[in-house]
Amino acid sequence: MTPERPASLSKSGRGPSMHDVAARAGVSHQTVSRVLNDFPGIRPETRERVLQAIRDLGYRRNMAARALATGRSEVIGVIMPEVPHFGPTSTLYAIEHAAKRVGFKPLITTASWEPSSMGQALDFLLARSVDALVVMAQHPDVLNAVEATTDVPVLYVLTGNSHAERSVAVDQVAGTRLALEHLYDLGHRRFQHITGIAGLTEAQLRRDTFLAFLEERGLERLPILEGDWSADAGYRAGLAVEEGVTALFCANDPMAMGAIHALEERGLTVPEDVSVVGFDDVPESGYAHPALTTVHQDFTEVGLRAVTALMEVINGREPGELEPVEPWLVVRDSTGPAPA
Amino acid sequence: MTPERPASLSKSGRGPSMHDVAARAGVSHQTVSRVLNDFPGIRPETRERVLQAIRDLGYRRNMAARALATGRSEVIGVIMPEVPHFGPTSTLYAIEHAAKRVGFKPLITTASWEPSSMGQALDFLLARSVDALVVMAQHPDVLNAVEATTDVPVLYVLTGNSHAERSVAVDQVAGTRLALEHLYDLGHRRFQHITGIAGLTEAQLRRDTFLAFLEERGLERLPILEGDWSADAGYRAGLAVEEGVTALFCANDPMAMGAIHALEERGLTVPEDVSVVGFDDVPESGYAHPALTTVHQDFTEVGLRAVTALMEVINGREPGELEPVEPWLVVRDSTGPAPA
DNA sequence: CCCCCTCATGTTGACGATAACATCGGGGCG
DNA sequence: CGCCCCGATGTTATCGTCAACATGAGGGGG
Repeated sequence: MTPERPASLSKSGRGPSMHDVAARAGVSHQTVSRVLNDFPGIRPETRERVLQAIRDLGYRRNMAARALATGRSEVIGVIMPEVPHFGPTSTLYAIEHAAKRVGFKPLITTASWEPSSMGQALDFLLARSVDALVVMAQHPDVLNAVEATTDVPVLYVLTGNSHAERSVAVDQVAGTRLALEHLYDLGHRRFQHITGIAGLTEAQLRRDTFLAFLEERGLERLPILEGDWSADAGYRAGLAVEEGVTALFCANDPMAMGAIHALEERGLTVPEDVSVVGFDDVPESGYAHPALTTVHQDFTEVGLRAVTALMEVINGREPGELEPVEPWLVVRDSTGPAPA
Repeated sequence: MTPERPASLSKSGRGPSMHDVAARAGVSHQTVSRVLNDFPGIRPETRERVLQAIRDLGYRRNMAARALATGRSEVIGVIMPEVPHFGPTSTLYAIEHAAKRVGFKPLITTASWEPSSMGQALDFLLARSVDALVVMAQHPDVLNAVEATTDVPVLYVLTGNSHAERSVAVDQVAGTRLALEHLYDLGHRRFQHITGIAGLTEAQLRRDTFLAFLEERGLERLPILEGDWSADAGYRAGLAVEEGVTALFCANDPMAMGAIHALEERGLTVPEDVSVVGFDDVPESGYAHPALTTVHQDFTEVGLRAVTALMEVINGREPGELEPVEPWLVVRDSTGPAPA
């Protein structure tokens, strides 16, 4: 029952091959291949003999050889940003889980959005004959860097919607509006915004939407506070929030936490003096002090849709329309009515 | 200069091969191989001609073929827990960065510690002929599941030290003692502990060390509060902290944040009434309320040592002694002198 | 009763690279 | 002047699998 350590193999070192299995089962290697690939028309008895030989020998398929013969590898290449932020990381896990269910695994590589870095990452993954590519396109330039290099199906993720043809993302505009409308409805009229890393698509979309919202409602446009996603930056920005501001929209939760820390150091209370909204709904945000009102992004859904769409393309079908994933607002204690 | 779309290749679909390059450069495919692999004794002029042909054709090596011929893939298999906690995730990024510098990429798969799950993950990775394996061994049973299945070098990570022969980890015992001694030195004598997920090595080590510490100092042993790493669980445990406890040691930062939230709801203040220490030093912990005293774990170093050691083994050298990575204590505002 | 067809299986040739061995001009040396 | 060796390159076999075609034993219909 337990795989015996194969005493002698056809060749040294490399573990048993189909030939070894075939010899042991008294069939041809092609029959072994057919059993392995679930071809119809194998006599049940033969199949059983082959499976037994496989078990006896502890045989494992050599996917390199298979990839060479078929041109497919059952691996999805994933290009990620180099810094472990919440969004990309969550999406990665989601992709892994979704891919696992269809027998694929992600091969990971990180890259900045510079063409040379992206180029290297692409070369590496394509050389491994990945069947598909997920590119976390934090920056619009990425799209140019990838385009037309290959005919492997490519899907962009985290583009914040509407940036590329083939892309899956949480609708950033909708999420930002949820946050801002919530604040507006509470009576707030003086807003400031702490941004994510300048230039990154999602940061840019949240910022643009923020400005558009001010415009639409005829609200005063105070200076934008530049952040970089980190709680540190949020803290520094929090120190720079203007007097009289009652509504602070932060581009992510860690910055919101940093900002709140700074505001309280300045003697302001949240939400009595200033209401703060974050973005992402990280697991801790419900236990921040005060519990954070924030925009929830369903990265699990993003990963799932990405993998589903790629499987469609791999199998030659046209993927359905790629809808943006809808975010929702989680109202907690960091927002309240505007002070009188 | 720019790679032209190859108009006609030797065969359809698959992109140019060494033969195509060789033909274009007017040499044999073996010479191309030698150029690609930096063999000595190629006339500079020939080398240049080959490189030019490669550029012209946009040639990319087929690693599947190379893996088949050489038995090596330049891929490291990584088995991770299924849930995206801070430690494993940080380590993954660290591994990716370290691996990239030596030309390797991680192939990721998640698994629980059940033998069947681990077995599947192993089969998958080994079938891809990974050159080495990093196993995040959150649970002691993992070690049995992996052992002796293969002769691929295996390194265990996050074992909390001393659990396996080949393992890299942050010294959990030392970290726990740093936290507890800090509290003790502040005058605290009534301790409670919120654990991580029961059974996981790191949670177990922190818990065991906590109990050992109480014993050594002759302190009263109050009930252990069972957690699961989540802020939620920390909150629930925080509600259950006994009256009169002044020192709360939490097995990670999110639980510490949850617990503080609960304590404050109960009208207790941190650190005046209760001092709280976390574990991990997640980037937000400096901006929690109050800023969290916590044990810093250097996962970057863990990843680096893991990859370095694996490269040694892959290249046939014996890796040096694997020292545990030393954690350090970051003292912030959530701890203070014991109340009188 | 023979032919043809089908099911179950075997045989041969890619796939794209590396490795081991073969070749082919020179140049140094006896 | 011929031999040997070496540096530069070409030729052939091999890795483990899949795909396409070949084979061969039965079974049904004319």
